[in-house]
Amino acid sequence: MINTISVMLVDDHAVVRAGYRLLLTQSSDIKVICEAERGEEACQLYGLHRPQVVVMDLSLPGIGGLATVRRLIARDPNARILMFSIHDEPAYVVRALEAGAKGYITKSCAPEILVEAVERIAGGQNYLEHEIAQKLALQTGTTAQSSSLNSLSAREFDVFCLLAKGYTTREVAEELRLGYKTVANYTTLIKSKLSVNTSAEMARLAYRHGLIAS
Amino acid sequence: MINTISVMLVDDHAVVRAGYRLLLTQSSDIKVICEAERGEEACQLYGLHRPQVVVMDLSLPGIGGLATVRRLIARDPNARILMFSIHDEPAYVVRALEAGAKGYITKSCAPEILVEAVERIAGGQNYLEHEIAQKLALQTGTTAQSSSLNSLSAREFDVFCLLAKGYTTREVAEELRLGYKTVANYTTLIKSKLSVNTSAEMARLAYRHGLIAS
DNA sequence: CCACTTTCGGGAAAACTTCCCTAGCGAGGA
DNA sequence: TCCTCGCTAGGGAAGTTTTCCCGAAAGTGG
Repeated sequence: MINTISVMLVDDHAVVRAGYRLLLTQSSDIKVICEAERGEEACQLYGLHRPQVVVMDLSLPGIGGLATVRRLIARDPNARILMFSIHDEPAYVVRALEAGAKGYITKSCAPEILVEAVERIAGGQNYLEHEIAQKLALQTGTTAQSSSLNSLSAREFDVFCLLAKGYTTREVAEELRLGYKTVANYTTLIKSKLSVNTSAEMARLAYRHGLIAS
Repeated sequence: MINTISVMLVDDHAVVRAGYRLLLTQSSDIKVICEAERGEEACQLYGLHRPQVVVMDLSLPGIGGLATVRRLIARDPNARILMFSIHDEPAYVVRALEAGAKGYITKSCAPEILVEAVERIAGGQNYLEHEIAQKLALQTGTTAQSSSLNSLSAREFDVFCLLAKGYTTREVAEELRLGYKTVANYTTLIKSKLSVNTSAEMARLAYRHGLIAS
């Protein structure tokens, strides 16, 4: 056993975090040094504690997981982030990796996988859960782009997700710390790219692509 | 065998209608005398042919099944309408019956059920598929109102469904032949009744209640 | 008959969207 | 290196929509 791996957990449910902590500390070389509930908090704590690995839920309240990854990477391009999500849809995986995450596993994976993923990522490698890697490979292998969602830029995608979740333009602007007009402009652009007219249609699209939970 | 029962089929898919027609004509006392794709068309044809029974899909393009039922009943309060839907959610069933439908069966029912339902309804009786009747009974038996959707009036519900489907205010107004301002006002009212802020949230609600297909 | 609810919409003010334009920044190619 | 292109971010003006408040007709139940 070499050095201890310091980990920050980011998930909005305290109970869930507690569970992860237990799981992770099964391995004596991993230590959870801090926890955050929201993306904003995670960014602050990351600066303070500099954990070697961040284990983060993709579906965070507020700013959301993707934007958080981007913010962390912006602060520290070498940040090692493992996404831990209930979603196994390629759309999300691709976005997360593009945003700078080093790994992606789903919550349905075996407990050992979490530990293994953290260790691999701490070691500077990447980690993709097997099924996900396969899905992704198959998808990109066949048709170039699956959906119209791929025509959205990273930022547009952020805005899209929040709008589809039911955020108002104002709320999106606050969450992403953008100007109100910016979001309004993005919204128009997104609608035209996806050829929809209303945010209800966006929600529908998001559902179809499994980007929204319930 | 007494008189032949004349039937009008209303469904937007030609193939599907063809299938129904075959099914129905298995019974020698049923005759399909006309077919319509949309609610508007159904209303016209009903006036022309006066079928004894209307077999109608709940999810029609445009105006939708519920509004069509209401329009038919407005023209002829004795119209005998059998709803034939993929949905077995109480929310829809209740609305359909309130609107004036005489029966409700789902597309997963056995073929004989369709014939039986038509015959029963032609005979002046009502017909509810067994599972549906049970669900409904259990639901209304336990808690008075299941969801906040029940606080919507019939018209509000129409508007809600179309908005959730992605219609713009303008489009809803056209479909329901209402003034633009009326729909805008309904929209505001609906949002407040359902305590949502955006149409995306409405879509979400509609999904949760199974009011939207895909 | 009265009260209540539902349906329908007008008017004014506030909010939002759309369209067009500018500007910085980073990536990629000639 | 320089140029171009796309992404990100937002301003201004005009147009559209939403909101809030109000009135009125029609139907319903007591």
